[in-house]
Amino acid sequence: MTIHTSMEFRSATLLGTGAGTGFEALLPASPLQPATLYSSGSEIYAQGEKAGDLYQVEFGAVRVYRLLADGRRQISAFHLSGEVFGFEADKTHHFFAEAIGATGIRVMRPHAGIDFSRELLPLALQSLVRAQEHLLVLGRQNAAERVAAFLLDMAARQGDLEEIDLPMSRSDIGDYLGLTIETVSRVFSRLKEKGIVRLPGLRKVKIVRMHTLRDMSE
Amino acid sequence: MTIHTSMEFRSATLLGTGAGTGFEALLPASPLQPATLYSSGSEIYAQGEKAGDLYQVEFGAVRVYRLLADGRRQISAFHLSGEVFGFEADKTHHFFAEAIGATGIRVMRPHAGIDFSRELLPLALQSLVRAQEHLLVLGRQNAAERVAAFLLDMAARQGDLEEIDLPMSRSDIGDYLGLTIETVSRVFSRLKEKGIVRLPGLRKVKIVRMHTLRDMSE
DNA sequence: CGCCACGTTGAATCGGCTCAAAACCCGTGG
DNA sequence: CCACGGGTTTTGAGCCGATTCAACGTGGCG
Repeated sequence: MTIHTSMEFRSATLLGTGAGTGFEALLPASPLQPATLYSSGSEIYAQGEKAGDLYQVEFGAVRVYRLLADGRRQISAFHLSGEVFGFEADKTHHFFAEAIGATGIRVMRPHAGIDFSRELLPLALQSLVRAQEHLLVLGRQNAAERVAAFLLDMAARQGDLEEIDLPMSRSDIGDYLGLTIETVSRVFSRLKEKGIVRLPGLRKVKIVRMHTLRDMSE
Repeated sequence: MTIHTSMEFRSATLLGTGAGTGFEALLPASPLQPATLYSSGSEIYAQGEKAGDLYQVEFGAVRVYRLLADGRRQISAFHLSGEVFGFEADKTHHFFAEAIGATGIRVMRPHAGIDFSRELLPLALQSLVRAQEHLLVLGRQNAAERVAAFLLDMAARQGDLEEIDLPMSRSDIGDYLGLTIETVSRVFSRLKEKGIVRLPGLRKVKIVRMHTLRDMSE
């Protein structure tokens, strides 16, 4: 279940998108910090495991989720290049984290220095605000509004380019938005029919009428 | 709209439930820190206002929420006695906070000291985990499961007493759980019929079969 | 005592789900 | 180069749970 290949890199080659986030201070002293390659679907950590480390996405994407006893899944967040995840309130993971497609992850083991919390707090707060916005979507928006909000969020996190990559499957999107894959698919089709988006590939979306999407998500 | 009465207290008289949370360090130096009384429904802060201060509930309860353009409301959290709220990622409030019933609030203006982040991070992380658990409820649970999870959460935060107080209205509960008041009411009635809870008052719930509720919320 | 906001209950509607089948994409091998 | 195969996505039909709309009950307070 947890086939995860490990692979060493020279950080200089890989840093790229990860640089400039201002968290280099958290990295261990070595300037050649190795990263790990996770193959598609492999587990980064599991619910119940000991927590403490943080993770930064080098490339690829990650889904963080919980399961109910009967298998229902709620993805609480996706993490893209450069983003840091793995925060927990206590020393145990309450969620699962898996790679979406081949993904490079840098592990950061923060030694509890003085700067530690000062660096982390803004990141934790950003995650908090994201989660709270997501609550509004899940609690009070219909299927079309949810998908619109999702596309706008993904676009914003990819620099507001009109053509965005969706590394995740329809099933992932459904489990993120609290919808079934069929409903997600139907909304995508309707957005295409109405000329609001184009779908040049299964995992590519070109946003044609950004403002219409914004109106939809209110 | 923002009728909010202000009233001075001697902190020694009021601290009570607020003590022992370990955040006295954040309070200004004065040992007689005044608290403020907010009347039922009055606004503590509004979306768009400048943020920065934190707030600790002395007594009463607070709802934190966002609105959609058409008036739909999502309550992202309730805060009870002793709890700290008001975190934001940037220097602007993205949510509204209102008193539920008469509520005493202690304002904490943390001067950006070294300890600041170290004290705040665990609080922020607790809020984050709560929000993420809430996502699972809103995204993947049905009406009965949502109400069960809500009652268990409220019970846990009131020391796992069998008789719990619900300071908030059915409308607040609905807007917290992503349901209508009618659905909330129907679920309460069915829980009562089945002998899982008793409803000795409109805002009191006696949990008779805790384990059944736990099974329901999975 | 009577008012009025809040809460409960009922009937009909509707949005998203379930179940089912067809279409599509893409890697593989002939 | 094309045919094959398996997984993902799309589309369709019918169903069901939560909502909407409406009426009635209730309890808290002046």
